[in-house]
Amino acid sequence: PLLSMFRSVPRTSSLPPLDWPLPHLFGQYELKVEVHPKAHHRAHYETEGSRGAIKAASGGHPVVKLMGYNEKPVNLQMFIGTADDRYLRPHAFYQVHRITGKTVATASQEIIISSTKVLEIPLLPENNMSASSPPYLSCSIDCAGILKLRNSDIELRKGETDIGRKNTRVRVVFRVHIPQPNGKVLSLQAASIPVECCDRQRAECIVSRQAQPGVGML
DNA sequence: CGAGGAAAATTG
DNA sequence: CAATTTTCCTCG
Repeated sequence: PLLSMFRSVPRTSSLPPLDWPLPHLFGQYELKVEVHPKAHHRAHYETEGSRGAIKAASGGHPVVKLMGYNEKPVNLQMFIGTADDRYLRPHAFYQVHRITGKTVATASQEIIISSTKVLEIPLLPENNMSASSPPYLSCSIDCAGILKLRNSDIELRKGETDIGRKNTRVRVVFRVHIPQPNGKVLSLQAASIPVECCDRQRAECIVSRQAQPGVGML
């Protein structure tokens, strides 16, 4: 019954735009974020080096899971999206950044889709070959960092309506494109919990701050 | 190398 | 002038 909610997605050649609202569940397939990233992740600036991969609250790395599928390899896409009100779109102020090769157990490649950096990670069945009854593929995302772009830089861009100020929340968005036997491609999308990238430290921690000592000194 | 904290600069 | 952002420096 619920399946018919979504019309058939995709064509074979072109994938849906990044700002398309896609279902996370379609028929037997379900894409879900098994382990969510930390609610706070400090992004690094271009002027800084890499600050490392996104981590999960548990100390490990975020994990995505594709349920109901165990057939051929599929590409998992990942990008940084907005966390605010409206529906998901690529974030103008944050981009994914591939982490310097270290203990990255995940093969990945960066691609650019309409000025948004997207990480493509192959999901191989062999990776988690649990040929058991419940078929699924899961992948630990240990190769993705977040790059913060200067607000001023982005706001200079024409056509960009969003302002960077006070807009520091992002979501990690995952997509899979499952090739169907009928020649169609099924696209699923799942987003993580919102991640605060800026230090609200000053604002949130000083809630208990007392009244101002005095005004007008200086 | 990566993370955290803090200082300095900029913008509203 | 204060709020935020961005850069730097220090520490693990």
